[in-house]
Amino acid sequence: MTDVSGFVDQIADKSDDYSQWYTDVILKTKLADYSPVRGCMVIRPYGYALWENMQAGLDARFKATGHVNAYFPLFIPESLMKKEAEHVAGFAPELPWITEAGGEKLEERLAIRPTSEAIILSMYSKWVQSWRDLPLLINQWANVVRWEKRTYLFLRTREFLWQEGHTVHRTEQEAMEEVLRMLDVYREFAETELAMPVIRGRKSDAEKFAGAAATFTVEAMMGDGKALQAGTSHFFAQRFAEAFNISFLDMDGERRFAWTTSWGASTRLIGGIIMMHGDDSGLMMPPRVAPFQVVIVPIFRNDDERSRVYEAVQAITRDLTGAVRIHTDWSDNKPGWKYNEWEMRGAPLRLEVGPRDVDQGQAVAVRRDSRAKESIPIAGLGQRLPEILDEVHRSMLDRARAFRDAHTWTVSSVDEIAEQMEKERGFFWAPWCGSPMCEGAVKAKTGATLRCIPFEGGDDKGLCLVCKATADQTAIFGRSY
RNA sequence: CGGGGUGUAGCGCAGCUUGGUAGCGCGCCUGCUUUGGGAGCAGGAGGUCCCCGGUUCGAGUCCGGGCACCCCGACCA
Repeated sequence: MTDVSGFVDQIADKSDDYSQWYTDVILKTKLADYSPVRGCMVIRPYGYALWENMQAGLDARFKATGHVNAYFPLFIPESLMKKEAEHVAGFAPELPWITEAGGEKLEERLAIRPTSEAIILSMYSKWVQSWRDLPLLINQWANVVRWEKRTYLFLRTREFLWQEGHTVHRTEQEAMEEVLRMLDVYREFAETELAMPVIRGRKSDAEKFAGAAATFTVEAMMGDGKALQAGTSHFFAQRFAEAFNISFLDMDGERRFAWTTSWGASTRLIGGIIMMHGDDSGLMMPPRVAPFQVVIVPIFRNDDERSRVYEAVQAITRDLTGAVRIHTDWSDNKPGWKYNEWEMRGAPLRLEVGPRDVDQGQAVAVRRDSRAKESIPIAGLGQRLPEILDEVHRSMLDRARAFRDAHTWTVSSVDEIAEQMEKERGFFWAPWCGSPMCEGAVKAKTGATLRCIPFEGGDDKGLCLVCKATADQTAIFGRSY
C-alpha cells in the first residue's frame, strides 16, 4: 500500500483531536462553511449533492410505503403551539418568536417551527372526518429551527434540513405498525445507502420526544465511540389527536380520536457519515450516496498526450453515464495533488487515465477505502466499476460493524462503565430496572445516557446495574452527540 | 448561561514585551519549464491591523469600553 502519511497536513489527526479533525474535514472538503449567522451553517454544493442523494434514497422509500409529500408553513401561531402541553414545554427553551413584521407588532406571536406537529395536526383535524380518510400518510421536506446554545457543524445547528412524516391511523395497532415500519426504513436506508450499521430500540421516558407516548430510535456509533441518534419514529397514541381534535366517524358509527405518528431524519446524518467512515486522510463517502462515485484523474505530459487522454476520457464518460456518477478533474493541478485532494474529499473510486493506459486500452482504478489498485480494460469498466463500488460499500459496512462490536461491552454495574470509559468510549449493554433514578445515576457517574432499549440482543432477566433490583430488560448506555 | 482562547491580505500566522515605512508561509494572477502520489523559477495583485473612545508629535502595539467568532462545560428533540 502507498505510504500516505503526511499528505493531508491541513487536517488535524483523527486520533489526536477528534473534534478538530471533524471540523477540519468539513471545511477543507467544502461540504459546508460557517455562516454570518451564529450557530448556522452554509451547506456547500459538495455537501448539498450528498444530501440530495440521501433525500432521493429516503424519498423513494417513503413513496414505496405509501406516503406522499406536502409542504406546511414555517410559522406556527402561538395558540397552536400551546395545544399539547408536554410538547410546548419540551421545545419552549429553543423557540424563536416573530413578534413584529411589516413594521407592526403582531396580534399573535408566531413561532418558527422546531418541528411541525402543531401546524400539520391542526390541518389534519379539518381533513379527517371519516374512517375512509384514513390512514393519512404525509411527509414533508423542510428546514426547522431550534435555538441551540451550543452548536456543531451538521450535528447541532440552529437551522437544519430534514424530513418529517406525519401520519394518522384508525387504530392503535395500525399506528404502531407504521412507527415500526418507518423505523425499519431508517435502519435499512442507513445500512444500504450509508454503510452505517444502526441499532433499533426504544427510548426511555427521559429521552423520548416531547409529547410522545413512545419514541423509537436507530443509534449509530461514531469513530470516537460516541452515539448518534440517526433517526427517530414516534408513537403519539391519541394525545395529539385529542389536543388538536382529530376525530372521525368509525365504521360502527362511533366518533373516535385517531392515532398519530411522526418520524424524522435530518442533515445530522451527514455528520454521522463523516464521523463513522472518515480517517486521517479525510472523508470516505459511502458509494451509493457519494456526489462523485468515480473521479477520473487524467495524466499527460504534452498536448499530444493530452488530446489522446482526452479522447479516451470522453469515451469512458460516455459509456459510464447512467451507470455511475462520474467527475473528471481537468484542473491544472498535478496528478499527485489530485490523488490527495479526492482522497480527502472521499471519492470512493479514482480512475487514472494516462498515456500508458491509453496505449494498453486500460485504466487504473484505486479504491478510497483500501487504496488497492486494479488495472481494468476500458471496455470492461461499465461492468467492473459498479462491482468495485459494491465491494467498497460492503467493506465499509463491515468495518463499521467491526468497530462498533470492538467498542461494545456487556456490563453488570455502573462502576464497570465508569472504569472502561476512562480508557475508551463505546456502548454498554446492561440490565436496567426501568427507573429514571437509576438512569440518572448512570449519567451522573459516567456521563453516559441511555441510548435505547434494543429490540434484539438484550437479556430479559438480570439485576439492575444501579439498584440491583430485578430487571427484565437490557438498556444500552453511551456518551452521545 | 459559566470558563478559556482568538480577532493583522482569501486561509494560517508573526509583529505588541520596549509606540516610529504592515510582514512571512500558503493560496491567487501572468509567463516559461513541468505533470503516473501535493512541481520549479521569474514577475505581480491584494490591508478599515474587529469597532468606538482615550493617552501621545505619532497607536497594529499602551489604557478603557464594546462586538464577533472558536473551544470546553452546563442545558438540550
